[in-house]
Amino acid sequence: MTVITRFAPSPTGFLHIGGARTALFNWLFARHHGGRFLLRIEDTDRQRSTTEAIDAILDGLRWLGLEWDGEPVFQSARAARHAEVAHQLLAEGKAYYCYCTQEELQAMRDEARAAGRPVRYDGRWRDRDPSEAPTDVPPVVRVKAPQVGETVIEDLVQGEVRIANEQLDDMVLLRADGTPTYMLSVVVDDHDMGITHVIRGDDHLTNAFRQLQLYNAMDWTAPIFAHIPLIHGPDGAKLSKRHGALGVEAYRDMGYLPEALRNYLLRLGWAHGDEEIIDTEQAIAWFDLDGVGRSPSRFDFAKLGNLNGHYLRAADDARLVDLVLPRLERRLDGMPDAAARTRLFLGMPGLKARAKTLEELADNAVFYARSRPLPMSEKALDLLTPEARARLDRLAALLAEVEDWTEAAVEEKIRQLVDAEGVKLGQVAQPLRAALTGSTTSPGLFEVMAVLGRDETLARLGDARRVGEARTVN
RNA sequence: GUCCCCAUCGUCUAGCGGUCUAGGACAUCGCCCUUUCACGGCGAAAACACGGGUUCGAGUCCCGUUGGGGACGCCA
Repeated sequence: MTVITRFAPSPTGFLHIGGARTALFNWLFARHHGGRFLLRIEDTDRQRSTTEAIDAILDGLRWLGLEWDGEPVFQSARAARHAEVAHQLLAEGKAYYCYCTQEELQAMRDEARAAGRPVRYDGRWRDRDPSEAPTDVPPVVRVKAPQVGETVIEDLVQGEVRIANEQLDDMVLLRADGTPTYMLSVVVDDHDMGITHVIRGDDHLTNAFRQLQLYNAMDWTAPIFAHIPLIHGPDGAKLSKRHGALGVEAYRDMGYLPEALRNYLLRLGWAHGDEEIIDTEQAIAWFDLDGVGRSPSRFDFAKLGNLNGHYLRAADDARLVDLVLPRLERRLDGMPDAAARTRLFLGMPGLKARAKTLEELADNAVFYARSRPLPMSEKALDLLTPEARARLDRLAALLAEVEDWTEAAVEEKIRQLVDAEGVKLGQVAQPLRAALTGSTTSPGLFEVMAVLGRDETLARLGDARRVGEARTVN
């Protein structure tokens, strides 16, 4: 049997982080078993569904690298088929028309709650004679659900879960306007699409019982269910926009790499022994539902940041230059020129070791892309004392002698100066760093100098002397 | 209110009756490395919610309590 999974978001917003994990698990499960991963847009609530949301979800999945097989299925396009199934059930006496008004239903619920009974539809039209039907109320179609016994689900994550049928009521299949409800649509679509495994959030667990009853009514084989626990916010409450329930594009904008987010999301609720760093290929090889836990987890930016740092360090330098360029453009007047791009590429090894996100990477990289004279931070300015500037002048004279400008060559000159003046390396290095980067922290200086090249290095040293003088005067 | 699910360090988790004086990772705190900041290395502190059972033996099985979460729509 070929495994067929699906991700079925409703396009009422962006692809949030919980949905992204559900998609990831479905994708991994399908890939692991050599099956297919389908996408279905549940847009039957046309008031709330928007094309922007659909695009956001598709873009989010693509960015995360979760490519689906075939064309996405739009649920709204299948309304006729859903209605057809409802009518078949009606014809077979497995469903019936219900003429309750909204007010009547509300009163029913209020009463049940007040009396401490389960809040359910009481089935008052289930066996009523059609001749009693009012003519001024458009009816809905309800399924005749079993009233005694129990419904049991063998869930691949939750295990065996059972519920007494009296807890379930006769759910609506077709609304008064003839459109299908979600419960009907999912079942018909999952069946028609040949879905073998339904992997989704455990907020759907109770829905699964009702859906199973529908499968039974239609005499269809139900898919295997796997309800994965939800992701909570740092405070343990349901994930809200305030703490992490952002769209995946927000994570992209914050500077996280898709492979890092995949790894992080994978480890949220799933484990393979003590493994932490799991690339996608390895994830496909290892992923299965028996590794999924049953308790909800909390979203932790610190751990995501750590993982992102790891993947940043492992990333290709040219790719990182491409990713960081638009972020630099926002920090500068315009797009960095060719010379700056070359520096970024050459300086990337030192840069990427010091960043947890692309945003940080961009912050740390601006000094390579800026045109002279560099703006100086307060702390950097503090380092450019008259004494330090004098020393930088002597250093500049030494450096000017260097013919073959390499890391080793500039290091030799600096050490030579340090020895000659009997100072610590730091006493030269920190003012030098301030002069070359405008900051007090940066990648290793010899590397920075090699990347900047001889002319730029000497020019920046000259700039720093002037800036320092101007400041001393004030 | 009714039903369902969950419960190991602050967080993510390993653990599938004895090898657990409970392991790893992130975060935290020391030390080392060091031209700054990171990275890296070494080390420390930190958990089986509680109460009953079952068993020779329970973090692991059962029941209850407490605490979280979810579902109860002509939303999806």
